[in-house]
Amino acid sequence: MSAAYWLVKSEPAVFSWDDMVKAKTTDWSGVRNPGALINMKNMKKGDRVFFYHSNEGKCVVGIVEVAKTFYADPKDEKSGLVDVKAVEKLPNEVTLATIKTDPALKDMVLVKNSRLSVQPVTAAEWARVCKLGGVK
DNA sequence: GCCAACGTTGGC
DNA sequence: GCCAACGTTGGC
Repeated sequence: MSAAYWLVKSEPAVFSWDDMVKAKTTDWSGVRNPGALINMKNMKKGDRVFFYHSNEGKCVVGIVEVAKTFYADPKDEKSGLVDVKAVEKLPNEVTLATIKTDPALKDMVLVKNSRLSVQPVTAAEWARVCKLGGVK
C-alpha cells in the first residue's frame, strides 16, 4: 500500500492544535473504537493526517505526520497508540460547514460518520481540503 | 448469537 | 442543553 491520508479528531478543550504544536510529537492514545483502531493500525510512518477540532471550532486546523506506527498501549490492552508529529498549520481553517457544502467533499467520512475519531481520507479529498486550506 | 437498553459522541 | 446516531453491553 502506498502513502495514505487520514483524519484524527480532537476536542480542543482537551488537546488542541496549539497543544499539538507545543508538544511537537505526541502519542495518540485513548482510542477505543474498533474501527478507529483498525485505521490506526493501517497508518504507516510518513502518512499525512489532518488534525480536526471537534465540538469547538469544527474545522480542520492543521496537518500532522505519522512518526511511529501502531503499538500496543501498555496501560490498556484494548487500545493502542501511534505517534504523530506536527507538520504545519493550515493558512485557512476548513470548517465542517465548508466541507458539507463542497460537492468534492460531501462523501468524506467526517460527513457520513462524524463519530468515528480516526478516519481515512482519499487522495482527492486530501488535495481538495489542502486547496481550500491554502496549503501549497 | 440476537437484540433491546443504555451510554457516549458530536453537531446543532 | 438537546437530541440523533452510533457502539457497547448484557440478558436471553
